[in-house]
Amino acid sequence: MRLAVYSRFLEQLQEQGHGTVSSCMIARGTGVTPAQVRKDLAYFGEFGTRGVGYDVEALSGHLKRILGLDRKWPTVLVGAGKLGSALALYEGFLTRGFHIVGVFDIDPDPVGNRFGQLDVLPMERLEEVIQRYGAQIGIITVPANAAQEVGERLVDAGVRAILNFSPYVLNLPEGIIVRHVDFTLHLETLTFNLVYKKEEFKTF
Amino acid sequence: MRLAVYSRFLEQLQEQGHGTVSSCMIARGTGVTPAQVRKDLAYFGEFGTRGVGYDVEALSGHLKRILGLDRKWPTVLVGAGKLGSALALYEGFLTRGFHIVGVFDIDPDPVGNRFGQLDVLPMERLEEVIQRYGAQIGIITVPANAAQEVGERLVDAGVRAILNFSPYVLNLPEGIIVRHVDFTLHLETLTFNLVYKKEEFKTF
DNA sequence: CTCTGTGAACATCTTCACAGCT
DNA sequence: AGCTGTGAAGATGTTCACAGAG
Repeated sequence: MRLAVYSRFLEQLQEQGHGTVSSCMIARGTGVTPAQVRKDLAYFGEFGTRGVGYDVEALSGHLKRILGLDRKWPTVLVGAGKLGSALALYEGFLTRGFHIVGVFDIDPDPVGNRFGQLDVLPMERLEEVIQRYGAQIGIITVPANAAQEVGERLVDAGVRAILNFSPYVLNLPEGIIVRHVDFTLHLETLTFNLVYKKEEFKTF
Repeated sequence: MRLAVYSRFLEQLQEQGHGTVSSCMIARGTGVTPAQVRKDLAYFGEFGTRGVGYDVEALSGHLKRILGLDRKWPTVLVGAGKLGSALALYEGFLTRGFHIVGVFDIDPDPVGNRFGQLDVLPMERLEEVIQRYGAQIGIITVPANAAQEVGERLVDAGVRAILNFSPYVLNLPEGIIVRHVDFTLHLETLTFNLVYKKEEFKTF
């Protein structure tokens, strides 16, 4: 996760024309400690030069290769509701190499709608599209009760990594990489911290 | 975070009419180990009975109180774009006690649009609404370049916890609780794992 | 016999502090 | 002097394994 944050920060620096950067600067810009930054980067090789710092462009390139962002990732999105459409139209994905090659929905209502350059396709065509584009990444934005079935179909069709926005904990085979993004869960960590802030637990 | 996951799982069990539940069941349903579940719960008190398990209803209540979900949380949302509107209309927030009391946008275009029962309000009224409802939670769904300013205004007006969906690392005073939800960052951890899966690092 | 609660062992993550390069 | 890379120390998080309650 931190590598991805560094990567984005480096891109910012590149745009601003910085030539080199120190671990302290990266630390301040990303909210971690300088030692942490150095440890993280050193784990993958010696990218810096002592006494000077890191070359912004070189380091940015290294990070992108490490994160797998030096290639295009065909991605499918299932669930064309409000959230699905927001994600399908989000330019941030494209600029980082994530190409949405298909948006799917069971509900025939949004099918046929155009999201940017994409049609919403019926679920029947899911497997076909995944295989045609070799999509390894799937994004799930369907309601909780449909999430497990969608996850299984994605995996069976060849998807190996899933970003799950539904409020349901997916149960998928070992080896499939799943990240669960659940908004209410995040809000609940906020309220937890608000409640325990002034009380006995100073840890939080 | 895990507490929030347990809490939701417990609610599912309650709906299905289960009377008691063991740490093993919770573990299977939430993707953690049984020992972890017990440690987590025991940290806040002795909620179970040995040889039997946990009373579903009692434990669910305890978790909600621990997470601060036994009260209503007035919440403001800034940024009425695609994502903002998806979140404003998300019923999942309401059922867990998060009441969105105001949706705001600089762009006069969506101002006046109705999101469910809510009007989109101009930014000028931000402070007024926060203070009127005593909102302590803010959700940011504005572009990166506006995020920092919005964050500062929220904090100045009394907000103490922020859920940030913009691709920008907020820099706010100590004591303000910030959770950063960045979709591309999550996707990048997926690609990182995809790339390093078959290679030298067996850790991932 | 089942299942919780928990100290002790283990593993992982983070910070410190300094050697070594520029 | 300035800054990286890194072993050692410290902190935190997780699992084990078993005592004890029902």
